[in-house]
Amino acid sequence: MNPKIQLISPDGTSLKIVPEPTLKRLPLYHRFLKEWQTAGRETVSCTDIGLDLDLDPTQVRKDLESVGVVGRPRIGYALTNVIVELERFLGWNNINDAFLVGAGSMGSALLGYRKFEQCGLKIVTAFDLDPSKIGMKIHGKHVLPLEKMPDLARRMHILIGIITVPAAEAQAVADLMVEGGIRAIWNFAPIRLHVPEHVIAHNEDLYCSLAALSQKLFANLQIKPQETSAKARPASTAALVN
Amino acid sequence: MNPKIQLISPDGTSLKIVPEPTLKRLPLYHRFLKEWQTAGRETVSCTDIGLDLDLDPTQVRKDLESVGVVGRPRIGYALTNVIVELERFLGWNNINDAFLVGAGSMGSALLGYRKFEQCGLKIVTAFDLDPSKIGMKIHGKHVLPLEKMPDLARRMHILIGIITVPAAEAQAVADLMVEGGIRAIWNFAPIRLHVPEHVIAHNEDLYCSLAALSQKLFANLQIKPQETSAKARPASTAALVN
DNA sequence: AATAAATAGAGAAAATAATATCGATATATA
DNA sequence: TATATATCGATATTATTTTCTCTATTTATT
Repeated sequence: MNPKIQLISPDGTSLKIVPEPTLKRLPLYHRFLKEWQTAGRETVSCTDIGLDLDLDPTQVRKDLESVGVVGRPRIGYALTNVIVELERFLGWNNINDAFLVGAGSMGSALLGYRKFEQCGLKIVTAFDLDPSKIGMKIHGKHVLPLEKMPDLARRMHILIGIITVPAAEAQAVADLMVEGGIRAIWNFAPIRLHVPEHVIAHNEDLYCSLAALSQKLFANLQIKPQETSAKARPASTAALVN
Repeated sequence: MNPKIQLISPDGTSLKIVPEPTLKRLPLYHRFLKEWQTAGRETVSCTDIGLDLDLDPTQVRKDLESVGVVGRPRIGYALTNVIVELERFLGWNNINDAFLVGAGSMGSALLGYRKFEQCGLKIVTAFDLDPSKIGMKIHGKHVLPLEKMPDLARRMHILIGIITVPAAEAQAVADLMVEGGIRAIWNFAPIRLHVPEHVIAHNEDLYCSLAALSQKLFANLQIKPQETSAKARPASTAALVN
């Protein structure tokens, strides 16, 4: 319903509208630039980025414009400058603490993603209903009983909640999170959450993703049935952003 | 690059262009309709669906039109009919076997997702490089050595590969998959894969998703700082599709 | 039987996003 | 120094997706 979002940098200064597709591409740029930095490069052009990420250079330029970096004709952008600005823009400097509910397999997997912390997300504690899980430590994080979550969230000023429980329990958990003052929910359960307007619900719905994948597969199978050229880097148009 | 995809139903008959956003909404409809079916309903209107999923009824109607179902004015759609057509359209009747590479925590989590099979995806075997994992059974599925994967994939006519290895190894795994004749890769590693044109690469990039989430959170925090009305079902505009 | 209300269906319009074009500029090269 | 070239920056164009509008239809109601 609201594909563009009102964007305010975490520092509170720049107030801009950035399309969501752009937003989802920015981490790709960041990752690529970090690679180039490691490789010793000091400048980068939109063409370079577009070539590696299989994106139109013009689109890359527009995205970077949203971030506010400027480049120089014939030269490109100063690598470190873009990286710094991207991190600032994405709010990766100031870490957000988060609670995770559902210490199952998906929950455990996310608890192990150490790189989240480099992206401004620190999962501080996990919660679960299952008594057998409570008291465990998963990837160094405690598993506490779910009923303690809302109160703790409020006292610790937690703003981000991650839901990795079965679909049947997800809405109840979301309600608890809202009760605890959580403002953004990253939902991995295959269900559409209902949340108040002041709360963000971001759904990571693998089944929807799968549907897109299999349809693309079928389409592709019919279009190019026997094209088995093992060309390594053909700038594939099949690789879409999400 | 190619936001619309050429769509051919798994049965090979209907040849249609369906927007990807539509495609990603269809499983939501399916899920909701199954619920209503369980609840004993026999018909459903676009308004009903839109209300629950927080989508515009017109959009729902257009999406259903893509699937090819017809409704009756004043009545709506025949529930079972829509469900059947959705499943046919999404290819959930004919199961695709898939290989998963990377028996880490995310891989294990996916191996445990039993509902994938109801959506046409059956993960038949897992592969890993780590000798300590080889021979294990995870959620009932064998873990085999990675080097056997390409040959097995070719012999078993596997079309779908799932990558849950660390970023550094993902491209190599993808290359092996392509070698094994795999035509669609569901990639959970935070890296953009390079694949030949005849192969689909579908990236499930949690870091990109996270970036969108945190930006939305910041924007939302600034816009409605203190709005703590605990209204339960306010048809939140914050819940976006993906 | 007539009327009202809800809803599909079709097409137009608006919003959104991606791509193309062109001029300006800075560097490298002849 | 002059010229060619790569690249940014800005604008325009195109494509895509969503939303709106209006009509026709079907059932319920009076």
